Amino acid sequence: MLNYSTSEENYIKAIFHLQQEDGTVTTNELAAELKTKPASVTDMMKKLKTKKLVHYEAYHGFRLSNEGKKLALIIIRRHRLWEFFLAEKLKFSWEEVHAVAEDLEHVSSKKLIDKLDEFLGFPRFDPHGDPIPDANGRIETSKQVCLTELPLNKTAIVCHVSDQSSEMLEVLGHKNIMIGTRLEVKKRFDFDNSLEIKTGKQAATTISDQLARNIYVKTA
Amino acid sequence: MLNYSTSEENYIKAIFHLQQEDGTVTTNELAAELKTKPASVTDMMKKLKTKKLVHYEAYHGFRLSNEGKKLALIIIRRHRLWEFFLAEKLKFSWEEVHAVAEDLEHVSSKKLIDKLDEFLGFPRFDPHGDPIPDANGRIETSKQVCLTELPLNKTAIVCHVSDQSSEMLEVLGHKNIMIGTRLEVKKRFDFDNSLEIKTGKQAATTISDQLARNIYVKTA
DNA sequence: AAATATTTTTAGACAAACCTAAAAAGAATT
DNA sequence: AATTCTTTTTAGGTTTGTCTAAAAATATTT
Repeated sequence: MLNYSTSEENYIKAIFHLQQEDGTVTTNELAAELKTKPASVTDMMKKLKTKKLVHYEAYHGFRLSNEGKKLALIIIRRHRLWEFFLAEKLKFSWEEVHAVAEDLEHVSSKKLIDKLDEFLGFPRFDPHGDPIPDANGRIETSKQVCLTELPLNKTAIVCHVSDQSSEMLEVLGHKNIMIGTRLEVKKRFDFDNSLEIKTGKQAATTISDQLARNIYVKTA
Repeated sequence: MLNYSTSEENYIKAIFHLQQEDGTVTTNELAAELKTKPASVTDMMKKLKTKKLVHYEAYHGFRLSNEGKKLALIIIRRHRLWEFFLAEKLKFSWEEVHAVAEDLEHVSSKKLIDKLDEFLGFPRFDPHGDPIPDANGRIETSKQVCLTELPLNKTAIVCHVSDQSSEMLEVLGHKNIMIGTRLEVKKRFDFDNSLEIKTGKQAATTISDQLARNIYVKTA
């Protein structure tokens, strides 16, 4: 794997994110995303094409090649591992981690990132709930979200509880909810944001907003 | 404090190191240090002069201004804290830390570095024994060296023992050597690299090479 | 399908950081 | 003190990544 400039890496990352939704990405879209001008985007696309990181025909948009996708996943891996480090070890708040990780992600030592991963205990999600690609570039397809944000009737699996107090564990135990439990939100009551939950074949239970805020799930 | 480019930071750091010995630094010296050409150095010196980081008159060498020194200490702080992190937390070897820290040192968030410092327990020396400037830019004047490298008859203070085994502590206890002990090396025997040590008013003792390798001191 | 509007690309400039080759300044030698 | 040698600076050029303004291609509207 060759070495790429900070600028090239930022383009690759932005294309990756945009093409998740769009499939193919346009010059104006990318210019807006990167806060640069369309002319600059065209220049860069020509370069990334000669480096075989994107497929690109003039006037017809672009998308990442397989090489480009691999690179994008490496950069996203670096970014999310640093975010995890900042939040978990340095006690940065949730909102602060992104900006600093934007700089750290361009330090390109593979060994650094793999050792950092190990040091952190191979975390699977960053502090925003986004999945972290592994050393081979494999990434989980679903984002980890708070139970309060899970759409109705969408099956999901509990993967994290942020408050481990015995009081909390008591309620969870009573309701038969634990890491790995498969569940769906059947109803959301606007009055107090409480949720009606269905787990497996059991009868439905109601969960308070306060409890739901501490439960994180990923869609199956 | 403004923001400086990676290149500017590398020049500032190099001038700092060179002027430790020389007082004032010449164009050729700096070009050699940075593996660049003299003409490039002149270009950069003009720029750093307008930014008031160096004192510079054409044909008469240069040295850092107070602003420049402050910046140099910030960069050195970042570098050495990252080196410590890499060695201590990520288990990089001694020889590997420098190259990676060369990249990490240019990430300029002050908050990042101060939180990293705290996370690491405010270490005072990097893995090579060089002192780490504190958050205010204050730095110890002496380098930490292995007892095997201490010049004869130079008073030094024990500040670290790398092997904490009970066997090791037994010898040290018996010889009345502990953290903070003031000592001098009186003689070095070439045959087995053993050392004759004088501590305070006590009679001299002899220390094996094996023991000396685990004792680190700084000159008072 | 022709006219108009939008998007994208080209053409030409600029700043940062580097380079080579030539000129100028300073140091060393006779 | 004049000459030679070395160091440093200037002058002009390159690459990377950006920009503006104009031209070309595509899309949309009538």
